[in-house]
Amino acid sequence: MSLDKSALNQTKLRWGELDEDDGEDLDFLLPPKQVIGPDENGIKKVIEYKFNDDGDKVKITTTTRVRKLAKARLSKKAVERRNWAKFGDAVHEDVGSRLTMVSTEEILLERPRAPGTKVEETKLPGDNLAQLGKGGAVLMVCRTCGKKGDHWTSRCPYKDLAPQPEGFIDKPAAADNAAAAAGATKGAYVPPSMRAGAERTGGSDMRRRNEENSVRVTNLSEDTREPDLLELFRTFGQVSRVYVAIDQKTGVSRGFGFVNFVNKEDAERAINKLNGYGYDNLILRVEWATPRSN
DNA sequence: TATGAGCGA
Repeated sequence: MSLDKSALNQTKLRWGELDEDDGEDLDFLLPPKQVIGPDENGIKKVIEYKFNDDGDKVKITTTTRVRKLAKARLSKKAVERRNWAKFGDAVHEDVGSRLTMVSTEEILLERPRAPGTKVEETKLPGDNLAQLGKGGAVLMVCRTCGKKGDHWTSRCPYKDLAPQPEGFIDKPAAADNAAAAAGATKGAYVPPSMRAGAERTGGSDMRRRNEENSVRVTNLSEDTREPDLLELFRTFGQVSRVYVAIDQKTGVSRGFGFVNFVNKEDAERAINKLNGYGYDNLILRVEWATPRSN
């Protein structure tokens, strides 16, 4: 929009209607802007001069109160989230004590070494250490449950019930209380089954919960990896292991894998929900796995 | 196409 300047000058100048960029900016005629404060009370004054709509020079004093400290400003939603009930390991935390926590959940992604790589085996002459184990099944003592000659520690059916690392930062205080109540000396080991909240089952009939509840997933796309499977299955319950079969030569997925659940019911729900589920343009097949032979 | 690697006291 362009104004007829001569007409404008005949009446009063209407500065406010002038375009900023047409070179008619007369602000340089005005005294500079002044800022006073903020003082110790957080009061800040800004004095500036402007032309008003009628072309008169006016002084504008703005008084504001500023925050003394730049305190984090929470959005309404963030405030709302702070009121949510804590869940998981965080239920033992005081309200508002910590906003985030590291998950203590441990999930095994089976990838001992990159597919296609070989272990360098350097055998020293006269090294007969391997022979020592021959015919000596007694050497095979599970470090978790103590059973001899049945399985190695890593295959222990009670592996999931193994002690948590001592002094763990997120260990609920309840465990310590239970130890004290049981008359144990301070710092003494409390078996998981004896800790507060552990379900009491008949001693000999502990619930097996490791290699069981194995679910086979077939018709996976080539680029589905273990983390993808974990993401897909963890919504049904605690997953203890995820495995995707990889061709050792080519390194590509063989299109099937396994997911182990801690709880059988969760595995069952996953099978019901995910069998026939479309994933990466393929229809998944999800069913119970037959135990691996070994 | 189709039921898993690896390590030992």
